Amino acid sequence: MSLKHGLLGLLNYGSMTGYDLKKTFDDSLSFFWRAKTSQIYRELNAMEKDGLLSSEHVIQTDKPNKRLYQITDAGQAELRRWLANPEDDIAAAMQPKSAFLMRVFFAGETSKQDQLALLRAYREQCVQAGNSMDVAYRSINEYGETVNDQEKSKHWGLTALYGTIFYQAGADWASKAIALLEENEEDEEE
Amino acid sequence: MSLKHGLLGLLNYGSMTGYDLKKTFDDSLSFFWRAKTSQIYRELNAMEKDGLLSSEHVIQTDKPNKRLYQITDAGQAELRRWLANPEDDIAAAMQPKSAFLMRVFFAGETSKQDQLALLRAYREQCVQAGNSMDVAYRSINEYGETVNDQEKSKHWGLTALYGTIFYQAGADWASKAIALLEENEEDEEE
DNA sequence: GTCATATATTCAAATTGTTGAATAACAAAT
DNA sequence: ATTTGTTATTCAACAATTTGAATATATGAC
Repeated sequence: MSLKHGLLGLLNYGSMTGYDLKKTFDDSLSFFWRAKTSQIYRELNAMEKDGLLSSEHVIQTDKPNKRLYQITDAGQAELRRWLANPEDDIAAAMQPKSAFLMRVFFAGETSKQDQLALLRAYREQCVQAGNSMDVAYRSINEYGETVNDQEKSKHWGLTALYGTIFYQAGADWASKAIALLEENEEDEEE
Repeated sequence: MSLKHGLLGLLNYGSMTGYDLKKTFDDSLSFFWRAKTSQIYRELNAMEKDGLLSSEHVIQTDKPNKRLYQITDAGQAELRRWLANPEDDIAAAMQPKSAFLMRVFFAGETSKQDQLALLRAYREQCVQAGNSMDVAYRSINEYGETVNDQEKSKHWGLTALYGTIFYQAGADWASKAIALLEENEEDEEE
């Protein structure tokens, strides 16, 4: 249900259209959450029906008309209620779901070359993702310095820091795993 | 779709019932994948219809009767096909979905105490999960030594090693995040 | 004898997420 | 004029997952 609360969180900063929200998700939250356009519009509809949002039709001459959403009192209450009850999400964070690790688990059914290729590809992707996260991290910090909402940008920075550490850990794990597999390559061939 | 391939992977080791599969998931794959009983039985049905599995009704006197599933040639082919195409799952592994990080992102709306409580709870859970993963890791390795399927148990061990590293990284991140928040507690009060 | 536990399976409803196409207004450039 | 890009939204079908209850047989303990 976190798409709902992500939308509430963003609309709590200020009114936006579905289109704006989609872009903000892509720009700022995409490291840990992604949503399709169609999903966002569907959710906004449901949330307005539930009284968490209200909307007004804004007529524009230079661009297509749009529907501007704003958070209601009920929406702010729901946002606060959600923020006050993090237990389940912390517990869920301990239980990742990873098709990649399922592949590792069953990789004994593939050739040694394929096993190593799997781990090397993973490591390479981690390194790449880590590099782009560093860029994001710096731009968030710069933004927080120029604009004066350091309080908010601090938390945005923490999520980016999580990314850097997460990818670094992934790359480290892959390196160890590769070393462990190569260790035994001496004894048993293929 | 990885539930399907998890089931194929386990049935490739030997025939099992839905009940056995559920237990094996809980015992061995639960760090990175969990499935409800109802989901497993439904999937087994669909897979048999698709010709990936066959089943026989086994009559028991000491226990309730059961349906024993075995993988077909088509099922083994599908398992190999899946193992040979890991690209999408590697890419997906770079894109975690985390309601917890969404909370961190919006934690600026909560009090300093709540922000710190969130991070401390997360860190504590990481430490606990890490400890239980170490236990799992040791038991997998012991199992691989007594039984002679070191090749399989090696990959199982790699997923457990991922767990240890993942939780350690989570705890490290939380410590850094807490330090960063406490840093500024001196200047701005509450 | 009944209560807890392990074994074993099924069903229904709701939620959530994905895929992909379709539509449409306007701007800017060629 | 026509294409390309940005802004802006909607719909339909499907796939995956969760929730939770319900059912049933057998064993062993008290």
